[in-house]
Amino acid sequence: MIQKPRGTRDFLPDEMERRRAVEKRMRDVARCWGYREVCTPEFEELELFTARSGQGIIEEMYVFEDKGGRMMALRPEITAAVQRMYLNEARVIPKPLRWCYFGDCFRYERPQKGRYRQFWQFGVELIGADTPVADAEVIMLARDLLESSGVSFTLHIGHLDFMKALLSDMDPKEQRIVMRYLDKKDDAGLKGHLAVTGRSDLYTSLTALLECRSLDEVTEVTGELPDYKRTEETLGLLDEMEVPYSLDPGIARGLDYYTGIVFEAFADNLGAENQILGGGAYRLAHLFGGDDVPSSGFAIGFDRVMVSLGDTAGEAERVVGIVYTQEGRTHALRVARAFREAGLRTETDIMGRNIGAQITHASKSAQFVAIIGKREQESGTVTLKDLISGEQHELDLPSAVREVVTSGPRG
RNA sequence: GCCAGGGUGGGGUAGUUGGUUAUCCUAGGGGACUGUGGAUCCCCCGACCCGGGUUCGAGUCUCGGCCCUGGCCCCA
Repeated sequence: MIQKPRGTRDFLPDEMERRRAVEKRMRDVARCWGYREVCTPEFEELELFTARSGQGIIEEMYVFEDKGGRMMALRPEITAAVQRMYLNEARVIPKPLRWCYFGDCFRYERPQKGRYRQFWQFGVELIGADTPVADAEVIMLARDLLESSGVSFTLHIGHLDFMKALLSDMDPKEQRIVMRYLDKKDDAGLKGHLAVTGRSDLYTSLTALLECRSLDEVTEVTGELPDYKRTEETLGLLDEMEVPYSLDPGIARGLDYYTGIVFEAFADNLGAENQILGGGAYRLAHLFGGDDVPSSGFAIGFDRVMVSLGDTAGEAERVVGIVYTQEGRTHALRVARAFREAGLRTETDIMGRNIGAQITHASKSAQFVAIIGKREQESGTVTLKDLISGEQHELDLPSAVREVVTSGPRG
């Protein structure tokens, strides 16, 4: 039998409904912040992602040649595509642009809990704003989005300047290597690397930096920071708005296009794959041949959020089963239509079963059955049976619909 | 790519030192049953992940692969 590809998943209706419910809450939050949804292709020219996505992501991309000989890639993330879209379509729209997206991405990785080869990201991009309030807005939105989903998380905020201030006399490539060690909190690796490259003098200050939990502590280690006032203002705004976060100078981020403030969120109840959000301020457009535009944004690992939430059932949907005899069929179909027009999920028998078997079947998913036979057809009524209490009575159609609608969702 | 632990009907399981037709529950289908059968009774469907090896005989032992779970790595 053919199996699904490794690292992919099938979603049955129950799970799909849970996912859609969380997705909807996130969309609503983004909308309330003024972030409107966009959509970009699932595959792009390979070059879009090789420009600056970071070596790790390039190695795990799904790459293919199309029939015209073009090198293409399934998108491993969406930010680069949104920036391309901005340059192609939206340069003249008044800034700032507030966009959000929800889509699947592909990375060829070893699957494990919370890590799949096809996975979904909910993300936002704020394009064309370069202010402390913009940085704060994106982080506040990140907080609201995660809270709306119901996950329990902690938010860490850093700034690439913290590390760069100490590494300013290194070339950028070397900086990245050292920052990677710091990001991983690989103390032994860091020490070894600094020794090999003859920069052991930096070890004390770098490890001290990782211990810092406030901006003042950071500047004691790094000295003057170019963005100090701005960072202070951003963090001040977050404090005033009571956003819970911890300052973490050790954040370097895996993608190479970040330029300023960076942040990550971790689910409290996940194991190795517990990062559920990552983002920051970045500049990417110049790499694609456009005018540069300051931007910031983040992506939420939607599947990890769902893993973190677990199997907690959403609200049970109200379902009505229409149960009928042959003599009542026409009336039954009209009754079904009335329930559907009221927005209720309504299922009728299509198996030619008798009344009892129909009730048996309906009871597996429905809370109510409307029983329609010769008698109801002739009188134009509905016998409504509450499958939970077992009570039933005969009503006119509008009353029956009203009774189900006002019953509220239940088990 | 590396390490560890796993894989028995759709789901959950039993399977002794290798030994009949692989256990049980549940789900699914059919029938009895034509206005309450959410029931009951009967019947059916359906599995040892794949491929080598050892053996008279493999679900069981062994090797390789695939897949799952967790960890490394990387990242969302």
